[in-house]
Amino acid sequence: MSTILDIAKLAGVAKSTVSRYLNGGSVGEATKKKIEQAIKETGYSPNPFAQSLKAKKTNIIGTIVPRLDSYASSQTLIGIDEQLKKMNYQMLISNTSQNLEREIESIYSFANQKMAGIILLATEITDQHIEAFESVKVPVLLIGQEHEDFHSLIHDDFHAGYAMGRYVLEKGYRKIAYLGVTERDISVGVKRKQGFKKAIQEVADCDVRFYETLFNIPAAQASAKEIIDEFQPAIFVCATDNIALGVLKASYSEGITIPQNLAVTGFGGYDVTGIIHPGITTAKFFYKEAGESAARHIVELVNERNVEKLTVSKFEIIERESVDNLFKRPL
Amino acid sequence: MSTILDIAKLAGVAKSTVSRYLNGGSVGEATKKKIEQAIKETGYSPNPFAQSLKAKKTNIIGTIVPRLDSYASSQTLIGIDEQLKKMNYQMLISNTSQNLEREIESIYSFANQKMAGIILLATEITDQHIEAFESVKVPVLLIGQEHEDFHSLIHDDFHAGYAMGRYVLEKGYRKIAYLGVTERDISVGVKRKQGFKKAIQEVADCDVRFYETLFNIPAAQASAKEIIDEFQPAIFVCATDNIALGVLKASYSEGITIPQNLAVTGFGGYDVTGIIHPGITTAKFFYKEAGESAARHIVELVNERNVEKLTVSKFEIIERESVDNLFKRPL
DNA sequence: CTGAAAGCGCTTACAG
DNA sequence: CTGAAAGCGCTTACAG
Repeated sequence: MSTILDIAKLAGVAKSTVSRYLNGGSVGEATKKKIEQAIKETGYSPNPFAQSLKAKKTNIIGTIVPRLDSYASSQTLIGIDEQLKKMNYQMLISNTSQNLEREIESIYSFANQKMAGIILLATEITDQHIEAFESVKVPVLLIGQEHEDFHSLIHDDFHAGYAMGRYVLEKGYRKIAYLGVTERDISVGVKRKQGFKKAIQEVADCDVRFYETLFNIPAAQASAKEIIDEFQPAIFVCATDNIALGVLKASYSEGITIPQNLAVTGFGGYDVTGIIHPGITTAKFFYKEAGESAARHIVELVNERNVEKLTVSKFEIIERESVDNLFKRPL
Repeated sequence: MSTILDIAKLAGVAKSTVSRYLNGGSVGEATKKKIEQAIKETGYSPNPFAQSLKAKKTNIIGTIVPRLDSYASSQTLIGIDEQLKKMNYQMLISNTSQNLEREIESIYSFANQKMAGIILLATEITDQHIEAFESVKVPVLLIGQEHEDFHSLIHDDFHAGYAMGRYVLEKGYRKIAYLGVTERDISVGVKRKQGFKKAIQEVADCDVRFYETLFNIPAAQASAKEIIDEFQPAIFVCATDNIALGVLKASYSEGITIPQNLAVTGFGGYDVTGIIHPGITTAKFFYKEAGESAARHIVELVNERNVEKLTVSKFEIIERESVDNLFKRPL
C-alpha cells in the first residue's frame, strides 16, 4: 500500500502538494499531470484513518437499528444506504437486537468513532436516549418516532389509522376488535390507535373493543384466539402486519374463513401481505423512501444546514382480499 | 473529548504509561489506580482512528452482502454480528444490491479501509473476485459458495437436494417439475439439482422435467403457470422458497388447490414458509448458525490460526402442508 | 502555485 | 516499572 509520500516522491513534489491536489486545492497543470500519473501507477488511495484522525470526523453515518430481520428495517436501511452512497457518505449499521441499553451504548460508541451523524430507527425514546444524544453533540435524526428535542422523520401513523378506520367502517364493519401494542411505542401504540378512534367516533353504533398484544406472530395469534372466543368480532384491525399474520394463523387453526367469517387488516405494507393468500388489506408505509429522506436530512444537519424538525412520510391503503364488502354505504 | 495526553497529565504519568495500561502492559499498582481514576473522571475512551493508524489494521470485519432484504442475508448477518461482538470485533456491512461489480469495489474498498478480514455472502465467484481477493491479501471467507482457492462455509446443498428428492419420491410423487435457477450459482443452481437428480436416478419410472427461472416471485409465478399448462406436474420441487411462493401464487390464480391438486416444496426455511397457509415443505438451512461459525472462522484466519478450508453447515427437511401423502411406499 | 513544519491521538521499541 | 522520542499517513496554516 502506497502512501501520500510515495506519490510525492514519484511525482517529484511535496506531499502537501499532493494533498492539495487530492482535496481540490490549486495545483499547476504540469504538477497535476505528474501527480495523476503517479496515482495511476501505484493505485494509491488515501488512508482513511489518517484522514479521519486529522479531520476529527468521518463521513460515516452511524445507523442504529433494533433488528435486522424485519421488512421495515431492511427497507429503511436500503434507502439510507443508497442515498448516502450517492452523497459520498457511508452507512455503518449497529444492530441492537431490540435491546434499548445497546442503543444507548451505540450512541456513545458512534460518537467515539467520530461518526458524522447518527440515525436511530427508534421504537421508544427514554431519558437515557435524550441524555446520550445531548451529551455526544453529534447531529441526530430519529426515524419512526417523533420527539420535540430532535429532528425526526415519522410515518403518518395518525392519518393512516384514521384512513384505516374510515375504510373499515365504509365496508360496513361495526363489531371491531382493535389489536394494538404497548403505548410506550408512541407511533405504533398510540398514534395509529388515536387515528382509528377518531374515525370510529364519527360513526354511530360501533361496537369496538381495544386489546393489546406483542409484536410477534405467536403472541398475536394467542391474543386473537382469546378475543375470538370472548368477543367474536367481525374484523380485527391490527396495529401491524405481523399482528395481522398472527390473526390469520389463529383463524386457520380455528377453522374460520377469511374474509367471509372474519376480516383482518394490518399496517406496514410488508411484502408478505401481498404474497400470501388471502392478501392482507393494509396501510402501506414507504420505508425505503423514508430512509432516503432521512439520509438527505442527516447530511444536511451534518453540514449545519437547516432541516425542518419534523418530516411526515406518506401512506397508502392497499385493498386486498382479507376484508369483505359487507355493505357499501356512505358514512 | 479527552485524549490520552489528558489522562496522562491528570494521572501525573507519561502517556506511554497510560497506553501500556490500556493495552495490558505492566504498570505499577499505584499508577494503575491513578490512571483508572483519571479515566473514570473524564469518561475517556481511545480514538479508534489513531489506534488504527498505528496498528495499520482494525478489528473490523467487512461483510459484503448482495441484498439486505432477504431472510437468508438477514439471518446470516445477525449470526455474524452477534458472534463478532462476543469476540470484540465489529461488523461493517456493504450492501451491493445484487451488483457483482459493486462486490469487487467493496473488496478493494474494505482492503483500503484496513479491514481485518472480509466475509462475502457469495452468489457467484468470477475471475475478478479471485483477482481482487488475491491482490488485497486480507483474510477472506466465502459463505454460500465454495471455491478451492479460498476458505468457504457452505450449506449442504447437495445432500439437501438428495434428501428432498427422497422425500418427494417416498410421498409417492413421480411426475415432477424441478424449478431451478441459473447454473452460474453453483450452490443453488447446480448442487441442489445434482442432489435431487441422484435421488431420482435411484427410482424407476420417474417423469421429471427440469426448468429454470429467476430468483424473484413474479418470475417464478410466470414460469410455473407455463409449466402447469404444458406439463401438468403433480409436484414442483423448487430450488428456493421464494420460487415455491411463486408457484403458490400461480396455483391460486389458476384455481389449483394445494396440496390436493398440486404439491410444492422449497429450499431455505424462510420464516414465511411457516407463516402462510398451507405451509411449505422445505429444506431448512441454518443461516444464523452459519453466520456465527463464519465469524469464528474469519477471526481465526485474522489471527493466522488454522481453519479447515471448507465447512459444511447442516440442513433439515421440514414437513408442512404443501405436500400430500399420495401413497407411502418404500422406494 | 509550492514546500517545510507542525500536529491529529495513539503505540512501540529503547533506555533507564 | 516508567518516560522521551519517533512515527503511523494525512492536512493545514504559514511563508515564499
